Amino acid sequence: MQTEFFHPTTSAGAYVSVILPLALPKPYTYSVPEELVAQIQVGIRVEVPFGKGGVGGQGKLHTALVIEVLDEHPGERLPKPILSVIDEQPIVHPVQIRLWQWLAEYYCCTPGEVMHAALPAHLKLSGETRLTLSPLYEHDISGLSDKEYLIAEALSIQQEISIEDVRKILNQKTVYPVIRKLLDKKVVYLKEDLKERYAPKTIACVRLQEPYASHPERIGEAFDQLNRALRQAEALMGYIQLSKKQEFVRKQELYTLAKVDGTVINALVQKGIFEVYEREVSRLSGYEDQLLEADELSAQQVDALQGIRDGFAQKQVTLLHGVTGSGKTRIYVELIREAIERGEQVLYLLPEIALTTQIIDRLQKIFGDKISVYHSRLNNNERVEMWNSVLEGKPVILGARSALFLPFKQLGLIVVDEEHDPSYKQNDPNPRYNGRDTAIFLAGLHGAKTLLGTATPSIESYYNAQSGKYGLVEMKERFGGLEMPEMLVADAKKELKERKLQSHFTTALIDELKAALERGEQAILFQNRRGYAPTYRCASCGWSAQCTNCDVSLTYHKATRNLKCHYCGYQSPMPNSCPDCGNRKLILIGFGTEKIEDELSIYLPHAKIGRMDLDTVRSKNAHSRIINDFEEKRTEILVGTQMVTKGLDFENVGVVGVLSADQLLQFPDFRASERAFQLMVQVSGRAGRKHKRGKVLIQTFNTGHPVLREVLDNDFTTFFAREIRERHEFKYPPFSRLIRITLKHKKPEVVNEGGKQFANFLKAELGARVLGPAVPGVARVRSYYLLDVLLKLERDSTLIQRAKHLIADATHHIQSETGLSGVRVNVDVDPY
DNA sequence: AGCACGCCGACT
DNA sequence: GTCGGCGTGCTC
Repeated sequence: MQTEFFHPTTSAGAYVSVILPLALPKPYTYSVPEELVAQIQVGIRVEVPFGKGGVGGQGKLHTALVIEVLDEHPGERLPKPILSVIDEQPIVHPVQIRLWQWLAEYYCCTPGEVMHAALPAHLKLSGETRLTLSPLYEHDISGLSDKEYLIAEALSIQQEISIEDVRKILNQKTVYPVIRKLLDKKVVYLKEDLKERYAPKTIACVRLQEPYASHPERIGEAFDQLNRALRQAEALMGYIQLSKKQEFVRKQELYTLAKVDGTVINALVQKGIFEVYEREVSRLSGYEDQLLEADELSAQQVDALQGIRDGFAQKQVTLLHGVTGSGKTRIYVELIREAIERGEQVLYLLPEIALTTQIIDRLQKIFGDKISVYHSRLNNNERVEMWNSVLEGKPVILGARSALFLPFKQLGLIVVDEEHDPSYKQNDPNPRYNGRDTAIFLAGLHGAKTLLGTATPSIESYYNAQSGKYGLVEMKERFGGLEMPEMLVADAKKELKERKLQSHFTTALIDELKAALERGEQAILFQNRRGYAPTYRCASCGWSAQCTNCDVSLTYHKATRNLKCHYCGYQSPMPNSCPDCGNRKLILIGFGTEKIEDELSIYLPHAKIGRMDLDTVRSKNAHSRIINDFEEKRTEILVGTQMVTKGLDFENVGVVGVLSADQLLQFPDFRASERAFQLMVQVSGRAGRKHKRGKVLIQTFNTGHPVLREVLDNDFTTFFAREIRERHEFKYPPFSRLIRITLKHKKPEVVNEGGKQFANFLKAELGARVLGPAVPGVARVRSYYLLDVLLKLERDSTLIQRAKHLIADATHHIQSETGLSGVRVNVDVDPY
């Protein structure tokens, strides 16, 4: 027992319990100097010294969040004092802290890891954070205090200094308040971590060239030039009409008004009449266009809306199951508007890649600057601005799952659109949370309602709806009486036998594509694998290129003539001959989007083909460019991965092709059928909008597969009934809960031993509920050998609680074993 | 997550 | 003889 040498001063509120944004198991206690006590509140940030290092080894600077104000400290040891109080007002509400605590417990991670995920980088400054001088600062020293001036001077000499340097320059411990003032005065900026600056959003606009711009009276001369070009004259007329009532004319607006396209505008540019320029628009400041009224509700939508209201009257969550094109967004708009009128905030969640300009524009046109968008491409300054705007009560946030962490005060409704989407689950860094489930919990904390929307409900959600836990509203018809697409299957096996199969394409598919192009329609081809070919193999000895860090074969990318690992990004040049036997005959096995794009041009030499997958959208703005090209019909066939199934509405798509249903169906996972069904139905939904019935063609070697039949019949009910029976029989979710623990180590022996002991420790109490250890499908990633232990638990909260404690115990157990302490343990609750 | 302390291999 | 590898343990 350690004795205290000093009695703690016991004035009220003299200690605080804080969370640091690090993977630490518990909160830490600091003392509060008397002069700061009055400023302390739960939810404000304080500057604390932590760990070794820093000036004089007194601990490195960190930003910590106060989660509790204490009268006494727990006793064993005298706390260090906090250095300063950063905020005047809480930046995190008590509900937020409760959410963090729930997340940490539910998903088996530390509160610090949740804090790290929740707060924008610039709200958690540390000693290493670097400062730069703002370009706007022009050595105007008026209004700067001595200390502020000192920092500004140091920065004009050195360009970049760390907060720790500031501490040295000022020769004082507390520097955050000074830095905060400098930030507020926009004298300094926080340096962005390598990440490129978010490109300002621009829109293409049209204006007149000289002399017409300054001499509108001479516009007649321009019209004279166009007496034989009717379309161009119309475009000019349209421009004049638009420019009368607005400051600038968007190219897009002109297209719609004058019913012209890019070629007409280009001709006018050539003739020296028009000029096209990019106009920057701010994302955060007010919306500049006129707001639009939403369309009339259809009878079906009116009913659904009423159904949702009724559902909400009794239940906290309602599932809206509406076929693609039934107009779910229109219903969200109505509910959002009602919530705003009640003075509540609304969170509209979408999977990251479904956050396309299409949906953003649509909602901005209706809600104007009442809505803000929060997604991964914002830079840190923009994230902080958004954080503050939510604190100030911004009514509507449209965002990806990380938007759940924004400091909502009065949340009245959360819409989880595309509820079934697997990317709601965060898989890699902790917290490994599911955005949909977290949304439901968060709504509960606020007493708010959650609306889950989708055309293809997840098995879990539909089960909850059927069993009465959630309300259920269905919309079975497309909006405006549009017919569901015609679903066809192309029998690849039969064509192969009859020697009609052309590479990866059935004649049926090629014929449909040709016909569509002849009709002036567009097509989308879905292939759930990127790259050129997943394997590259020696024809004589069977050698294939493997990643040096991961246990997977390298994918050949033709564009770069490279072999690439899709797990770690490792790249190597393509060998000319087999490194094992020297044989020069190396063959490509399988196919990805790149190969489809490539080979399609052989069978359809005149088609304009585009490709959308991770490789083509990675570079800045590429995503919107590809979508734009397709919208503007600069491409006729779009080949893509899952990306093409999300958030896109095109009006002219006559044919959708699924290149290999088998690849989807053969996935070795209990969710394979569910995923396959969802993907195929979602991609089908891209077919045939506006006026025309579309066609969907699914290629397969196994036409008899039950899931395929259900997709073709668009029969969710049968699919669900069959799937839920299987889940029940094999005790999979929703009839059980899964926790997957992954052990990692650089040496296979070590991870094997760790896995054995870990599983045995759990088996002692949980018995047959513990499965494994088993080598996962990809046995090695980034030079770490992996081993999985899976827990399949009955839906009993006491048992689950117990299991989570046991996992923590087992982790300590193996890590206290000599030689095993280097084993990394990842826990994934409800893995997807 | 950092960072220091500490114990074993290839360099002046 | 030392520099440095990363295994281990701690941070109010």
